[in-house]
This record gives sequence, C-alpha cells and structure tokens, in this order.
Amino acid sequence: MPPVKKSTYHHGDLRKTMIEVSLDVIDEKGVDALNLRGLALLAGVSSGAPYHHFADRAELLAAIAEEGFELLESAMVAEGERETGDASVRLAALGRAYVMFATSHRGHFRVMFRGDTHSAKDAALKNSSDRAFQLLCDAVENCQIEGTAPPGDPKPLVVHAWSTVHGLATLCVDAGLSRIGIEPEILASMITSMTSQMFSAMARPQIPNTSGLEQSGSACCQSMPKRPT
Amino acid sequence: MPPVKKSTYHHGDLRKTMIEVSLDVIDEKGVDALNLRGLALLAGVSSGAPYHHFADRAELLAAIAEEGFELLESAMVAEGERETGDASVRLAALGRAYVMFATSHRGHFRVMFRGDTHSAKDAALKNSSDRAFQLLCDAVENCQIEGTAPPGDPKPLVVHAWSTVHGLATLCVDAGLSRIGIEPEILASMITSMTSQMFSAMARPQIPNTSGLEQSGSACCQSMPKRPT
DNA sequence: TGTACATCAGTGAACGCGCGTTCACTGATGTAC
DNA sequence: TGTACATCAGTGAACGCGCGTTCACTGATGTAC
Repeated sequence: MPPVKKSTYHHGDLRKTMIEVSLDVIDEKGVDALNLRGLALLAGVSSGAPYHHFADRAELLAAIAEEGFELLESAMVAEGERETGDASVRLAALGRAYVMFATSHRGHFRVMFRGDTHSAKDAALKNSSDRAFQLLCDAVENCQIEGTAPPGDPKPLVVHAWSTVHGLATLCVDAGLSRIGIEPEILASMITSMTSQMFSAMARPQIPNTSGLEQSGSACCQSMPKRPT
Repeated sequence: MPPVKKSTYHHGDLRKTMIEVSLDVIDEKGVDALNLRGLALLAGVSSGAPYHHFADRAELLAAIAEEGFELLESAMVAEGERETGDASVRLAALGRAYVMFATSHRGHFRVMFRGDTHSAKDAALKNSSDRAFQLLCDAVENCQIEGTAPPGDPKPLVVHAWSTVHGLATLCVDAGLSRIGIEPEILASMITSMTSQMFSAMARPQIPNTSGLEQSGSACCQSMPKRPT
C-alpha cells in the first residue's frame, strides 16, 4: 500500500467530499451560493466528476438533507436514551437534541428545512425525515400514556413541541439571536433550560381545556408516519 | 381623464406592481424562482423597466422585506391595542399577530427571514425590522414591570417569546404542519390558543430560577435597538 | 504471475440557456413662458 | 392656450457571465483465466 497520495486519479470518496464541501459553502455563504462547478473545484475534481455521484444539483441537496435527518435522528435517540426517567423528561431531551443539532449542523439544518429540498419523488429523504419526526410523536404519546401530557388528540401537542424547538433552532441558525446580544457561549445552557421549561409547560394538564381543539375529534396522529415494525 | 386604458406607455406604479407580482411568484414557487425578467413580463413591462425602480434584484428583495416588517409592525400594534388588559395579555396578542401575519403574508415572511435579504447597508430595512422587534421587547419589559414576568435580564424571555411564535410561524408558512394533518381551518383557533398558552407559561415566575442565566448579569436588553424618542 | 478485458470514476472542452444588467432611444407628462 | 423643453419611465435589442449538464475520451482498478 503506497503512502497517502494527494493527487490520485481516483478521488476516493467524492460523494462524501462533495457533501462536506457543500456544508462548508452553506455555512459561509448560504444555500443559494451552492453550485456544482464551484463545489467540484473545491473538491479538487473537474466539473463533470460529480455527475458520477449525483444526477443533478437537486440530488446533492436531497443527499445532504437525508444525511441531516439521519444525524438528527441519531442525536435524538442518543439524547433520549440518556434520560431514563419520566417520558416528559425524555421529551425535553429530544427537544434539546433538536436545537443542539441545528446549532452544530447549521448547513444540514438549512437544507433540511428549505422548501424546495423535498421533492415528492425522493422516498429515501421522506423516510429519513419521517423517522426523526416519529420520535417526537412517540415521545408525546408516551407522555400522554404516562399522564404527564393531557389526553386526547396529540396533534396540537406535537405541533406545540415541534414549533417550540424549531423556532429556537431557526433563530440560532439564522443568527437572529445575535441581534439581541445573545452570546454563543451562553446559548448552550439557555437551550437546555428553555427546552425543559417549554416542554414542561406544555405538559401541564390545563392545556387541552383552552386549546379549542377538542371538538375536532380527529384520530390520534392519524397522518403521522409510522415507523416500520 | 380617459377611461382606464390597459396599455398605456407609462405603467402607473410599477414599483408596487413588481412587489405584488413577486409575492405571487414566491407564494407559488418560492423565493428562488424570482427573477427580474420573469417578473417584468408578469407585470406587463419590458425587462429593462424595473431598473427605474430597483437598482438590482437585491433591492427588490429588500423592498419586499421592508414592506413586510412595516406590515408586521402595524399588525402587532393593532392587535396589541385591542387588548387593554394585562401586559401579559398584550404580549400574547403580539404573538398572535406575529403568527397570523406570517400565515396571511407568506411571501413577505419568507423574504423577511431569509438570511441573504439583510445587507448591512440597508438602513431602512434595518430600521423597520428593529421597530417590529422593539415592540416585542417593550411588551416583555412591561410584563416585568407589571409583575407578570420574572424580573432580571429580559433577554432570555424575549428569546423565549420570539422563538415560540417564530417556530409556529415558520412551520405554518413552510407547510411543515400539513404533514401531520393540520387542516388550515383549525389553524386559526390553534394559533390563538397556543400563543396564549405559550406566553402565559413563559410568564410564570419560576422560569428564571431554572434558566441558568442569572449569573450572566448582563445589562437589560443592552443590544436591543431602541425606538427613536 | 502475467495478460486481457470490463468497469468505474475521473478529465476537460464544449454547449446552451437563463438571467442580470446595460444602453440608446422614445413616448408621455409636467412646467415655464 | 399654445409652444418649447426637461424629465420621467417606458422599449427592446444586446452583452456576457455563470452555471448546469453532456460527452468522448482516458487512467486506475478489479477480476477471470
């Protein structure tokens, strides 16, 4: 085996490198600045090379999003498993993982929640996002079973939980927080305490009594994707 | 005065029309689909005409964002003034206005919170967004004065409030909610109840005791823009 | 162990479209006199 | 009230770059024999 040679004809793992380089560019200049020619140049290959790995630009974006959802799922699973207590504590851990993921994977997060990333055709991307989302649904329903979340249609609760962490994550990623002088150093402790507070507030039983949604009577998370058994 | 003539040489108010047409395109195809040539065609003028009103594409986007922040401010002021009770009730009204604005002005909202819209040069845009943001800061501080929000650094409270409504607004606008079967018809009542619950939960005095932020001791909203007096 | 061959993953030149932007020119409108 | 002129806001042709994408070709690698 020869020593690591920088300039071999074959790249090694161009697919992986393209994604890495893309994330760098997104971090620095945003998703709009992504272009395959420029990325190929950064990856050290010619402009045609990426087409052996991605059919087109959209497929690269979809691959980044898919990887992101898989990383998010892993992070949520790992953080949830660290909490062995109440289901509500576990739910807060998922929320914490969500926000922490967004801040530590800004490039992924931006692509994942970009409207035009998700084409109806891409089943793999849909599956990966469904799995991550299902973790949240399950955690909310477990809170209901455990009695730490109000019974009934879990949809409003899921929306509440998701929008809470998604808003914080979005503001963190888009630097919306810098304008009010939030230092990155204090962000971590802030995320932890805020997600816990938000979710514990959500779990208070008085919520459904004022939600105005009981009368909808729809089935429990009927449209939620289910994990394969 | 001749009857309204469809094809006069002078358009009338091309600037306004360009913005309107842009919002239609954003609604249908997203911000990425905006291009000045196509917009000019839709507005019924030649491709060079818009340049008498906007120096370039970025200036058009900035104009849309600025108009959006002005509309948002108006909506928040109007909704806040309808509530004459507690400061905390007024804060919830602002949150409701924020989410309702996002759902009824999707195009504006998308441009307003797009990372690349805000260039440091555009003072008018910065002013309009600062004013809207200041409404939220003032409302939070009024809750503190009134005693319905915990004392101390208001920053975490402002972040909490903002991220809550921003997350819900983002999910509404990006159709993230459709995947869990939230019907548009029930969204309105949901927004009202959720923002109220979220903000009343936020205002509970136990929050700062667990926020892990007291020790930061930073000045109250020191970086927040102040309204001109 | 060497040779032939298939296959994979590169190169780099080229094509061509879309679109931002410019520019000389022109029709409409307002105003001074 | 008409005329001259300035100015504003259009036209539409053209320029040119950026970039997605293609394609014939080629170097590297793996495998059968």
